[in-house]
Amino acid sequence: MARQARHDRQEVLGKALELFWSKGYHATSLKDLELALDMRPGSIYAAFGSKEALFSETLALYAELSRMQFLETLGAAPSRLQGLANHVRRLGCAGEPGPSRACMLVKTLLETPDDDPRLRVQTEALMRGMEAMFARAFREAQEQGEIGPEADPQQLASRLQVEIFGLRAYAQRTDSRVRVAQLAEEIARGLEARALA
Amino acid sequence: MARQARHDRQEVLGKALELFWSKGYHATSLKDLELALDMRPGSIYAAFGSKEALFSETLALYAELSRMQFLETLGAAPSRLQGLANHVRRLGCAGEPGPSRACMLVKTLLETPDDDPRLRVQTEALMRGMEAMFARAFREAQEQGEIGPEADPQQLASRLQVEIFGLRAYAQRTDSRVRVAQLAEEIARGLEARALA
DNA sequence: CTGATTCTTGAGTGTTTGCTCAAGTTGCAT
DNA sequence: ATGCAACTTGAGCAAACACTCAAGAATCAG
Repeated sequence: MARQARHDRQEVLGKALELFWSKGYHATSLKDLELALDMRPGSIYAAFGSKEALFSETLALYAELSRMQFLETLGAAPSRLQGLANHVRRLGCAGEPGPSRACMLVKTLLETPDDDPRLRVQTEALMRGMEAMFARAFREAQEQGEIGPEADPQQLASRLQVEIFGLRAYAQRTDSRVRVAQLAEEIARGLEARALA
Repeated sequence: MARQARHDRQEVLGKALELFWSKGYHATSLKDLELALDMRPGSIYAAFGSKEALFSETLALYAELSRMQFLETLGAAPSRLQGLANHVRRLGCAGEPGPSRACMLVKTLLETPDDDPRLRVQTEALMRGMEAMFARAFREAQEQGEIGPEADPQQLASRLQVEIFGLRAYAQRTDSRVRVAQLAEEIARGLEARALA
């Protein structure tokens, strides 16, 4: 046995997440990271290997936190459809400020070239994972008779992801604050309106 | 009089647009521009002043082209609501490949920090302009009795912009091609469904 | 042709980038 | 204490960055 690390890895990843989420991958320099993490380059590279690898871990953490937040909202709701609607409401609510209003996965997708093999593949995989969770919730709603048997859960999930991507990109505008909650409410009601009478 | 420029300015801006649109502002280097524009750094700076200024002109050109495309679609349609719906269908259609499937304004918005005074302000202004055009089309649809008098054209415009932002961000995924047209169709039908019987 | 004017060139500016590594520090087992 | 393994440090690397400018090339009027 020997000396243990000065920093808690999860804590460091949290700080990196805040930075990367707000500034994006390209615009975040190692100088920025050194300052935010209070670590010197050598430590950063010993712990994570490269800027891209650190970003990659950070992105995975983001997706995991998002997943947990969704499942929490879903579990607290009286029904699946209600849970999905409340998830949208929560995203539209400016209550939790966070480093950025936009989705980090979308930010990464849009600043990653089509032919970049690594970050792009990971980002899309995480998006598919999110969409699959939505699809599962819709399928369960269907099994419980909340929505009709003719509906396609996968299609509904894609549609919901489109609306969430759009809402959160729109929310990134500095002049959109007042409208975002209303838009989220509208989207949420659109979901609830799919319920059978 | 003296020597005239070797390059047509509009043509050069078109090439810069293609590059910036596909790679984004940060990820595009002057080396990339030199190659794409077939110009040496001196000429680029003599003609445009800075990388940011060139990007700014490019962004304005993008917005203008988008505006024209929208108005064209709107003019060709039998009604305002139909025109709006067809605009969405056109965005979902993979017919025109373009440098990127995502909206350049959204890409720029998401890679621009909140406190960047220049590009951010311009981007948001161009977005407001687009949204205002949507609002105008909805208002005219209302005046012509296509949609009920209780509807709020501005609200409908915001909602449409959210859906377009989302659709085009979703379309940036390499694995979304097949679903995008169907999603666009769904959004378009949602618009048409607002028509009074 | 000449001269004037404008445009183009590309080597070179200083700065910043992501990253390395030899040296130093720390905390544990013995 | 002592040795050692693990962690931290920060000066420094080559490459890339946005950008400049003196010099040359091109095109006009006369």
